[in-house]
Amino acid sequence: MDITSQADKAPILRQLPSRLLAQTGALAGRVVGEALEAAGGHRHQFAVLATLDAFGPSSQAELCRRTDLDRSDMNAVINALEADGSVTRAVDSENRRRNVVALTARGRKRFSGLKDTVLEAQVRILAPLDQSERDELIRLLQALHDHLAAPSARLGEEPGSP
Amino acid sequence: MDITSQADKAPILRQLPSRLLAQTGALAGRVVGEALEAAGGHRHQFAVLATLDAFGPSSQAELCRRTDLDRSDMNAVINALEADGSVTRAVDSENRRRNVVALTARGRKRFSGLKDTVLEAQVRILAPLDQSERDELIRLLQALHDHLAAPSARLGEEPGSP
DNA sequence: CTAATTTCAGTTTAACTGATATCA
DNA sequence: CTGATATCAGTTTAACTGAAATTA
Repeated sequence: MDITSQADKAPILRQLPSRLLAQTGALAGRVVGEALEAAGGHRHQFAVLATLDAFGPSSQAELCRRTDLDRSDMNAVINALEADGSVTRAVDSENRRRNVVALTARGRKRFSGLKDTVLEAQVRILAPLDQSERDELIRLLQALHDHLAAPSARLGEEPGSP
Repeated sequence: MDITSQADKAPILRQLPSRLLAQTGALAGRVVGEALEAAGGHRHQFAVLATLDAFGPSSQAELCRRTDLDRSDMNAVINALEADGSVTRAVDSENRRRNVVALTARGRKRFSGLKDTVLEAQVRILAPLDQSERDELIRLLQALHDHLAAPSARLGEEPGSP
């Protein structure tokens, strides 16, 4: 009797949505994080590469908004991606406050490799669910995420009041 | 156009289960954390109080196993709960390595108040889902959590091999 | 001797803050 | 002047690690 089973948890904790979300999210994040680390990458890098791949060259501030990364961490991430040749960083000639960050051919290859790593990790994470359950989970999580990411949803506010 | 909407996210990120889980979990955890803080509590305290309420007096090590808290953090949590009179801590006369941690009447009241706080936060978190969706979400998250909490699930292992 | 438990002291990492410089 | 952007330096917090002391 070494491994802690779920029957050892207080029912209220075992059923509490916020706790299930937070703990399952942490576990899933760790699976992906370890897979990315084994591939020499990082989840922030992956988010930035995916965003550049989807939207093309972008300023750092735009990448912050599209990845939810902090401006300060974004700077460090771009430093690392620039150092390994995955992106270029150049002052935007149309608005000299901005840097234009763009994928290189090497960056595209890097994204492709990390994407395989990340998708393979999803398969392991989702192993206990069938396809319709996976689709439903994604749908429910998107609804919750959109709700919680909206600034008005996180306080005890009445909906409708501006 | 100030608020970042989900349409600004790269589709692969927006649909990635691990990322949805991790981000939604972090957001939900923050809602509960802020509600508990406003009530003068903490999510670790809540987990320990709930476990004592469900299982009765327990050693710290047993509480660690039942809450997934680290032994070191558990010690700090019990220090705080003992200091405010919510629990008693006494050496176990049957096994003097152990402390017996037990709820006081004050601790039971404290748990009841924090439970109201936490349940009220769940209502806000789950607002966009109807009851059957909430039930389904809990079911799917429990399945994933049990899977990911099992030591064998987190590597690329074949199932069945010991 | 090995193993479980509690405790303390410390590390590591992620998330975040504040200040500064530059430019629209 | 205000506001957006990038950068740097630093704080805070959570999660974790290692070692010691005690007892089974």
